[in-house]
Amino acid sequence: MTDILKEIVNVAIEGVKEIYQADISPGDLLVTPTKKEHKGDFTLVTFSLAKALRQSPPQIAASLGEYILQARSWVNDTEVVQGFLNISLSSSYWSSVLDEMIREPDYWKPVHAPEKVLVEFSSPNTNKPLHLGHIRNILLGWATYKMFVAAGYNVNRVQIVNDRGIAICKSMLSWNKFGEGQTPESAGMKSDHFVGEWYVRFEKEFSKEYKAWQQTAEALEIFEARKEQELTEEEFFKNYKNQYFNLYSLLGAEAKEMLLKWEAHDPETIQLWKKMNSWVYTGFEETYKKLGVEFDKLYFESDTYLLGKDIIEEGVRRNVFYKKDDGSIWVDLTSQGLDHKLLLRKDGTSVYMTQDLGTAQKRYDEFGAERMVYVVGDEQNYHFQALFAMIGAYGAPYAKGLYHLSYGMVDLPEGKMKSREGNVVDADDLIDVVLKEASDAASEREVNDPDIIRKIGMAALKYFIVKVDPRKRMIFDPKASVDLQGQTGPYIQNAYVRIQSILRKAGENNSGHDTYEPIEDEKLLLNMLSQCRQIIDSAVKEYNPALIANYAYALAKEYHRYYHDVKVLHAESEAAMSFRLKLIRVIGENILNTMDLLGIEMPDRM
RNA sequence: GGCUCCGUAGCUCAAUUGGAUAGAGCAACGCUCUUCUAAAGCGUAGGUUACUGGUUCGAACCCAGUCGGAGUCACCA
Repeated sequence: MTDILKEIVNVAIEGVKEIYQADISPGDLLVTPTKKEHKGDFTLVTFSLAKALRQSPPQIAASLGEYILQARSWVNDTEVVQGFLNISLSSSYWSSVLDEMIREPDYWKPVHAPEKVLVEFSSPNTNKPLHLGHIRNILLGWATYKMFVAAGYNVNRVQIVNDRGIAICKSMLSWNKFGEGQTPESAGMKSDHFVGEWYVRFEKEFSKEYKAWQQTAEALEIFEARKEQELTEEEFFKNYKNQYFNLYSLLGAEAKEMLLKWEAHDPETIQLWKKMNSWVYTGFEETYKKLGVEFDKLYFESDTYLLGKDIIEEGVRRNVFYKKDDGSIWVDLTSQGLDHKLLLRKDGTSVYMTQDLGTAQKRYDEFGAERMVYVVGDEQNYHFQALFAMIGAYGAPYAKGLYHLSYGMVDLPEGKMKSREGNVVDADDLIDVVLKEASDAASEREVNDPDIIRKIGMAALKYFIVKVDPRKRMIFDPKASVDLQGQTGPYIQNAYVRIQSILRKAGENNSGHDTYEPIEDEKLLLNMLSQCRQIIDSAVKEYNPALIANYAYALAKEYHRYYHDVKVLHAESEAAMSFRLKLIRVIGENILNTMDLLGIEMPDRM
């Protein structure tokens, strides 16, 4: 497929040489799609040439326009508006674009070397079910995977499951103490929610214990001794919670003891841990299935948390890392504007950095990935900066291919999600709500195929999240997310459905080889389609699926308008009908393909 | 407080990376179904792009400052 933007740049360079005897490089020129209010398909911006050519932008535009019109048969017309040269391409050019798209079904895919890429996403803790934040993470990870595959990369999906540590011990302890042998089955609950309940129960019991403690003489003594700042008693104890957990709490002591037992491989503890985690995994699996995602490999923190120590030893030997007098090991990242970072505690135990270092190496060994993408929230920006800097300092061969796909938190209209305040939006609940909404709307239209309803509901939810630039913090309004009208997933699905409906009625209608002169709307649609490859390329390069979401919407919107204005099956001529059938088929496939990159499915009717 | 990021219509988001008169959707108000599916289309209204200055042919975007918000600054993840 010819790259028309490049062609325009080429002919412009040629023209400059011819008219001004001057050499310019492609970088000096900007070609963009023409704004809707002006006539033309592409616009050449000439301001940047004025200085070098010693002429005013409008003059340059005028003479270049004349040259281009002469030099290329596919240019139909040019028009100068200030320093902008608007170029209209010929009808036959646009017809040939359509033919090419049919001949080359991959016209929309950017082409990259088949580099190996690893995408890590989801990566939940195993003490409670997935929530809204995970959904954003998962959708971003999935879309990244899909678009990298489309661009020709060889991609593997992984997650690291945080299956050990104090959090899961809290759930375990709580179930042990209060659970009375209940199981998800006996409680009639989805199994990850069941485990989450025990975590919540722990926090409740702990709060009770903490409140009671605050009345004791011991607590008041501590408060009096430490209130150097002007904190109220309430504020003080709010801040003191963690220290209380570690120093005084009975429940805290029990949870920590359980963690120690776990680390000592105590059989009973391990058995309990396995049981509760298996409940969680069964539940996660269900949720992933509903979201339509899967993974190639799971890493478990319980397997990897001891990794990285040999790398650190090696680093110390090579003077990349250093040992303090107390035996702890550090890295100095001040040369890169960062801090000193701890890598190994003085007692020789790992911190997260240690583990991440080891895991990266392990993945490189196992997959040989030249690029590793970590989909992780932006509260960990600093951590990843440090991690990558460290791996760079260490000189690992995969250092330059590391990327943190950082995304903003998801807020609710009433503010931040806080598990403490119990306003966390649960993933399964959310899915149920959108499906219910889709079902209600569908029944009004006498649609009751559950598979169609599922596709519509999930499209609404997914599109609502994935259309936002990942880097930006976003507000998730549950009411707006179930909307089926306007800039939504179902709106785009509807464009697709309308196309399928026409194609079904048309049957095998491939006659009409007469030449047909496409109208403006059709040129515009073809222009949009031909930009698809560029858009996806940008999405890949910027790790930004929202670009694809916005593209698909713009295309669907344009199509809806076209659908309203132009008849396909009752076209004015055979040639027109044949052309339009081809056009809408390509549009439908394009919508299907681009939305698939976002994990959004298309129904055939709705 | 140090560092990082953000601030665009009442609300949720765009803006082809410095280009034309800053665009969509929602909400509001009108209009269009005997039509290839109205989950649609058309129109009206809504803006000093937080503020001030600077850079230049040209700034929401770059620079400086101010104000407001978020994140982070753990031997947490």
